[in-house]
Amino acid sequence: MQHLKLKSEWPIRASECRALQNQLADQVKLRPHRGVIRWIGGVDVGFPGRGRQTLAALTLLNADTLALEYSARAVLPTRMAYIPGLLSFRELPAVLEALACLPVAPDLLMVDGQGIAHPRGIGTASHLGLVSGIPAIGVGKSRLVGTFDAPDQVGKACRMYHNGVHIGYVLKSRARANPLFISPGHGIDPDQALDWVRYTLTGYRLPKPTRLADFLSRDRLR
DNA sequence: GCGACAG
DNA sequence: ATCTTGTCGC
Repeated sequence: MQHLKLKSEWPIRASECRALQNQLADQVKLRPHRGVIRWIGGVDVGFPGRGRQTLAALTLLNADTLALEYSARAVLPTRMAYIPGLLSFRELPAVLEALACLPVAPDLLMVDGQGIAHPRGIGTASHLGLVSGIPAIGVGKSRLVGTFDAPDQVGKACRMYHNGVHIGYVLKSRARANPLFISPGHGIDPDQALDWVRYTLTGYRLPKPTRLADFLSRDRLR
């Protein structure tokens, strides 16, 4: 919808990106989500061709059965280098393109990356939630910011803090695997974010929506 | 100045 | 993230 506008307003300079983040961070809402969720979207982004291309992979699962029903991909030339804290500016253009290709709009997005567990409180999941208007959860595979105690047993989650604020959870989703970093992105609260991730775990380290999107991003979906 | 640092 | 196969361990 707002893509046409996107190209002209999308910042590339690091200083401009940070300035925009500070501005957008105030709009992030973490109030509890209300309403029925029928479709869960999974988002992952790859950078094939030694990073020259940006490939966004999106999966859409039935929230009741967790069956994969739709998927979409979009490839764009990579515009920006990877800079810790500015990942959303590198990934989102392709993600928004893929999102527009889905036949049904997701009611919830699970993103490979952080939500508010970010230096300025606006990681990729928060940024995507804001610009898409869809509730979003960040499911990171490693830490960007935050302090926490390591969860020792499978299924256990420990609260994660940053500057005294509860920003999410560290969840041990599988034995002998590094924990997941769960943080709300936008339109949902920390506990609901954790609940949805737990609900979509199917015996693997990553929740099904993101796991399938990861396969899709590298042509391994089957 | 030094160390940390999503994907 | 990407470049890349088989292999060791739980």
